[in-house]
Amino acid sequence: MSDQKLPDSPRRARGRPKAWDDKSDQNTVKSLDRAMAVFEHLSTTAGATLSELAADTDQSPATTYRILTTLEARGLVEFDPAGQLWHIGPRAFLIGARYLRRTSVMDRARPILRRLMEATGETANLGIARDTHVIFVSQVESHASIRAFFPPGTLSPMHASGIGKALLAQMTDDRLSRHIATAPLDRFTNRTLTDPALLRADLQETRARGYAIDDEEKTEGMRCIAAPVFDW
Amino acid sequence: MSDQKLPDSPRRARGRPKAWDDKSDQNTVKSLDRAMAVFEHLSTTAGATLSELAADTDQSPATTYRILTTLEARGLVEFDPAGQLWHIGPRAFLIGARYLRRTSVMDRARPILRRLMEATGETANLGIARDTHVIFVSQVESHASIRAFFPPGTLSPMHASGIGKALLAQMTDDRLSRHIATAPLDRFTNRTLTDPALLRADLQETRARGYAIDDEEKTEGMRCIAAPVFDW
DNA sequence: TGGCATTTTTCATATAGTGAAATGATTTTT
DNA sequence: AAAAATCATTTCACTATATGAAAAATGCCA
Repeated sequence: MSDQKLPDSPRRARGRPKAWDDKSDQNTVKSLDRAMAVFEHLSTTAGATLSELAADTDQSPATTYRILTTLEARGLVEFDPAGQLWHIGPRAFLIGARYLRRTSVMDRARPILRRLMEATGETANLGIARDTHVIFVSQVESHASIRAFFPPGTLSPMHASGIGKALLAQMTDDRLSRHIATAPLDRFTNRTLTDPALLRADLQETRARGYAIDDEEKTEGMRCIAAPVFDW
Repeated sequence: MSDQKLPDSPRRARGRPKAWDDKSDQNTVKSLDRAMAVFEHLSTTAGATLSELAADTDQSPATTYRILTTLEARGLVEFDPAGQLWHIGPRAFLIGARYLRRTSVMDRARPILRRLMEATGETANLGIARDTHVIFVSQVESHASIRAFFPPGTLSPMHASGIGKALLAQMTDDRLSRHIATAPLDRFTNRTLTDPALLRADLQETRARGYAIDDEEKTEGMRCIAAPVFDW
C-alpha cells in the first residue's frame, strides 16, 4: 500500500524518449496548471472569496475569476452567494471517489477490516501513503462508546501515526533518509518521535516486530497498532 | 439536503451584471474546460489509455497528452506503466473529500446515523442530490450478516432509490416535471417506477407519509426507507 | 447619501495552446 | 528474425486565446 511513483518515474517509453532534462517544459499546459493551483488551494480552505484566492495564488483577480467560473460550470467548485465564498463542488467529490475504485481497494478491504474490528473489538482503519502523509481511506467502527472517527480523506503525518510508521519501516534506507530530510517531524504530544535517531530506532523495532505501535504519539489517550499491506 | 444550484443561478452580483445571454463566453478558460472534460471522462473509466481518452473527448492525442502530464505533476491523475493506463490520482481523492467538510456534514451526520442504525438495527445511509442522481456520502453499517455496502461516491438514480424519492417528493411541481422530462426512468427490477404517472403517485404518497419507501425497486430483495433533511 | 471594496467586463497584446506530422520505442505479424 | 503496425512523445509553425490593467457596475458601510 506504500508504493508511490517517484516524482520523475519514467513511463514505459513508447515513442521518442522523454526529455526529462528539458527545464522549459513545452509539454504541459500552463493555464491548466495555474487553474489546478487555485483548485487545490481552494480545497485547503473552508471556503474562500475571489480576492483571497487571487492573492494566495499570486494571480490576477480576472484570471482567478475565469478559472472559477469555468470550474463552476462543471460542478467542480460551487459559489455560495450568502458569504461570497467559493467551495469545492460535488463533482470533485465524485471524481475523487473513483480513485478508490481503481483497484477496488474498498471492496476488498472492507470485509477484512470488519473481521479485524470484530476480532479486536477496536475500530479498524485503512490508509495509504501519499508523500509525507497518510491518507485515511476506509474505516470500520467498533461498538465501543469511545471511538475515534477519521473520515475518508483525513491526513496524518507519517512519523506520528501507526499506519505511517508501519509504511516507513518498510522503506529502503535511501527513501527513509529522503523522507526524514524533507518531511518536518512535528510534535503533537510529548511522546511524538521528533528526533530522527529515535524515529529510526523505533522503525527498526517495528520492522523486527512486524507491526507498528502508536503509543499516544499523535493524540493523548489514543493508541493504535498497524501493519503494512504488501502487493495489493 | 436536496438544494442544488440551478444551472445558471445568478450569483449575487457585485460588479457588472453577468452576461448570461452571451453565447460566446469570453469569461471562461477554454483550455481548462477541455482539460476538465478529459479529467471527468477519465473518472468514468476504469483506467484508459491516452489514445482512448483522446478519441473519447474528441481531442488530439498531443493535447490530451499535455493535459495528462500536467495533471500528473500534481497527482490528480496517475499513470500505470504496466498497462499504459491513466487513472484518477490520490490528490483528486483528497480534494474531493474536502467537499464533505464544507458544512461538516460528515461530523454532524455521523452520530445521528449511528443512533438510527442502533435504533433500527439496519444500515443507515446519507445521500445528497446531484442532478439526476443521488450521491451516497456516508454509511453506518448494521451488525447484521446481510448488508449492502455503498462506498462513499456511489451513484444511484433518483427515481429508483429511497433517498432519491424522498428528495423528489419535496421538489416543486415545476422542478419535478423538469426532472422527469430529462432523467431517463430506467428499469432495474419489475417493481421500478418507470411510468411517470406511477412515480408521481408514489411521490404524492411519500409526501403525505413523510418518508419514502423503496420496495425492491432498485435491487431484488432490498428494501429501504428514507426521509429528507431540511436546512442542513 | 456618498465613498470604499469587490466583482465582473472590456480590450489590446503577446503568451502559449494547438494539431499535423515526424520520431522512435514497443508489440505484433509475417 | 525482419518488417510492419501501433502508439506515445516531440517538434514546429500558426494563430487561438489566456492574460493583466483598467474601467464599469454593484453592494456594503459609515
